[in-house]
Order: sequence, then C-alpha cells, then structure tokens
Amino acid sequence: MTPQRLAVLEALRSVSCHPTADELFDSVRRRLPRVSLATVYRNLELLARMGLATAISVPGMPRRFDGDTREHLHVRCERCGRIADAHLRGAVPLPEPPRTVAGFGVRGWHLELVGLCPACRRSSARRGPRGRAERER
Amino acid sequence: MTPQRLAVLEALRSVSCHPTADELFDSVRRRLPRVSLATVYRNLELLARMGLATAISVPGMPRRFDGDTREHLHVRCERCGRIADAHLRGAVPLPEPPRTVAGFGVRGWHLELVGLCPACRRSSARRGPRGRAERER
DNA sequence: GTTGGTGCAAATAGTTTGCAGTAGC
DNA sequence: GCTACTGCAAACTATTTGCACCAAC
Repeated sequence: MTPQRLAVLEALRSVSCHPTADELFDSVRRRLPRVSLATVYRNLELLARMGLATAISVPGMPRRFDGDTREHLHVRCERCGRIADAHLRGAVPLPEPPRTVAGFGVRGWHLELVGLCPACRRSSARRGPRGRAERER
Repeated sequence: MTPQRLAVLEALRSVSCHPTADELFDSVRRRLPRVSLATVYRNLELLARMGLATAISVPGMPRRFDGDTREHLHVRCERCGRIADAHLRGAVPLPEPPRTVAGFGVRGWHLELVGLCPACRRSSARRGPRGRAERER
C-alpha cells in the first residue's frame, strides 16, 4: 500500500458521489501534486481487484468508481451520467435467474435505476440536448 | 432513407447477434464498398433516434446495436461483451420504482442478465485473463 | 440553389502501455 | 540486486466532427 494507492483509496472513500478517474486524479493531486493520471488508473484497477472498490460503467461516459463495496443499488442520471446510491429498504425481490439463457452461463442479474439527477432536472426540464444515453438499453 | 441508411438497417436486422458499429461497417461494406465508418455511426445514431434501432452499452467495450426494438431483456457476456436476447416467459415482475431517490427523478429500471457466452465458457473455464467488466457493477 | 447526406481525414476522450527511474526489502 | 511501483509520454480504441463535394428536390 504505497502513499499513492492510499491517497486514491481515501479520496474515493471521502466522497459519496462516485467520482470518475479524472475527478479522483484532481483530488489526489491536491495531496500528492506529482501523481500521474496513469497511477490513479492503475491503482483503481488494483483496488477493484482487491475488492476495496468497484467500477461502475456509464454508457458513453467516463467510468465511475465506488468505495462502498457493500451490495447496493445505484441510480444513474441518463443525461449526465452521475450516480447516486439507492438505498431501497426491502431490496428488490428478483427471481432466481435461469442457469442458462441462449447458451450463456448466467451468473446473475444486473439492476439499476435510471432517471435524472437534481442538476439535470433543474437545468433542462423540457428543452436541452438529450444525451446519447437516453436512447440506450 | 438513403441507400447507405437502408443498408445499415438491413444489415442490423439480418443478424440476431447485436453487432458493434465496426461489425456492421464490415457487413455494409460488402454491399456498398465505399461507405465510411462515419456514415455507419451517423446512421445508427439516426436510426436509434427514429426508434428503428437501439444502442446497447457494454462496460469498457464497443457499443452494440439491436434492430429488434420490442421490449426484451439481454444477457451480456462479462468477458467479451457479446449480447444475446433473453426471452424470459413471464417477464420479471419489477415493483413500481420510487418516484425519487437521492434527489433523482426516477424514470425506471434497467435490468439485464450477466454471465459467460458459449465461446468464453469454453475457452476459459477457469484460467484466462478476466476482463475488466467482471469487476463492474 | 439550397438542403441533407456522404466520404475522408483529423480530432477527441478515456484509458492503457512502454520504459526508464526509484524506493524498500 | 530483485521487486513492485511510479511519472511521463506515447499509443490505442471507439467515436465524433469539420469540411468539401454531391445528388435530389
């Protein structure tokens, strides 16, 4: 656990907002002004592999990272990609998935909520260029 | 509806495998050898906007497209990103989502199955480099 | 002749990699 | 002296954009 790695982990844990690699880079830089973006990426990859962080992919947008590794749901903004935690009491009851589908060996479900974050709700109630993500599945 | 646009649409509809833009490009090129990749992208974007196609995002991998616009589930290979349709009889009963979560205006659920496609199951039953997608949410 | 669409090349964004140098055992 | 890790720069991949040209109305 190098100083850089620790800084990345702490930067990640100190926020609740699921930052991108770049945002983390900025934040880590404030503490270690000489770190490089590559190091942040490498350490995020490593932390994810160690189970200390999780990567969250956002369609057509930079990946985001989560320092809270407990099982929980996310809400994703379909306009800007922002992520928040969705603490739903009484988790959604998904049925046991079929063991195989179309020849695929099924490991499980992936479930999330999609909507508009507070900022996007305000800034573009009806107008505004609709993001690519909005046409996605 | 230009010849190029039609060719993209037909290439997309003629396969059941949810191709990437690049795979479609190859396929369209066989019919119209002078099309450019940019045209394929532009037309996919347009078709998606027209509701004739859907884009499916795959974490850390090229987007895939689907010419079947009926509501249906997908299985995604967490190793290689391949997609297949999951025709589950008796769709999964998701509860009505809360109207707001963490300040987000919720529009709905996004649900898919994750697992390993036939090829990846065979080629890397236990060994093999595990893809980035495997560590994702 | 204006409009929408094209092909090409170049730009962009996010992420990864090669490499030489460094720190700690 | 290995080993793991770093910073930097360059590479890479998927996608988008600028621009000149063209075809159809």
